[in-house]
Amino acid sequence: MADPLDTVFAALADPTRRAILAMLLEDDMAVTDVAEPFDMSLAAISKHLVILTRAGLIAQEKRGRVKWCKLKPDALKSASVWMQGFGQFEPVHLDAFERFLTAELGDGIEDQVANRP
Amino acid sequence: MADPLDTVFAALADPTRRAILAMLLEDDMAVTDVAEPFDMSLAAISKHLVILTRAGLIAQEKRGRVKWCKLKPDALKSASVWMQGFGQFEPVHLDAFERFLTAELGDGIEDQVANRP
DNA sequence: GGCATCGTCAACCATCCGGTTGAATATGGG
DNA sequence: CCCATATTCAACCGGATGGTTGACGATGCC
Repeated sequence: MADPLDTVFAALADPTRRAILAMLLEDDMAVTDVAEPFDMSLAAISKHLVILTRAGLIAQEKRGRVKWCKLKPDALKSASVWMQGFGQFEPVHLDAFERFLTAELGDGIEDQVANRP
Repeated sequence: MADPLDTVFAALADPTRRAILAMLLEDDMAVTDVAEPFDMSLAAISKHLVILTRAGLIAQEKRGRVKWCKLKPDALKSASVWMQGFGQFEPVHLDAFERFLTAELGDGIEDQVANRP
């Protein structure tokens, strides 16, 4: 499993791990707190966190006796860049493009993007 | 494995399957032709194609005795939408956006996208 | 020091995954 | 009709995955 895309996508393939990432989006958390909402042993969560760490999606830093987990969303970049190669074929992305352009560049551009003269 | 995100990300986690998707980006292909560049049995490729199909990433249509494989990049939408939740941390894909718009809409739009008056 | 808390390690288990091989099932061509 | 081609099916195998439990090492608090 050499390619980092392998580990990133594999890490994202598990719903528990995606839920953990979503939680960490809110705030950094200690391992015990991450585990709390799940109906699963602490050891299991600990393993999931190792997988997320190896994928580069989170970082763990031990401060005192508690280990803090922190999102590292940069790792998603390689994955999204790869997926982007297929994006040119999704007309659907146009919506996101429009929203992006609207947000980034202000009003007035949408009509041109939507090809509405 | 109920969540479609599970199957999509799991499908993307394998390098052989990603390579297949990249090949299909060029053109639709028959199963045998998909298998040709890989050092792997035809049956193995056939299984990979089943996984990609179940994930909704490709469609297979049998015409005559040959089964054609065709990319269905829409399935990537759910995945990219999910990832987009984390995307606020990625300084976005302006380059690809520009290329997309250039290709789709012809000349003249780039300056506006690049915010060059 | 002594104890509770935080987290991991180790062993184990069931299941899934990616691959193989060989037989089986279309379908098309001469 | 017979044969070659295209693809899948079925059984099997080794290794990874996701979970459990219980013991263990650190760390902080009284």
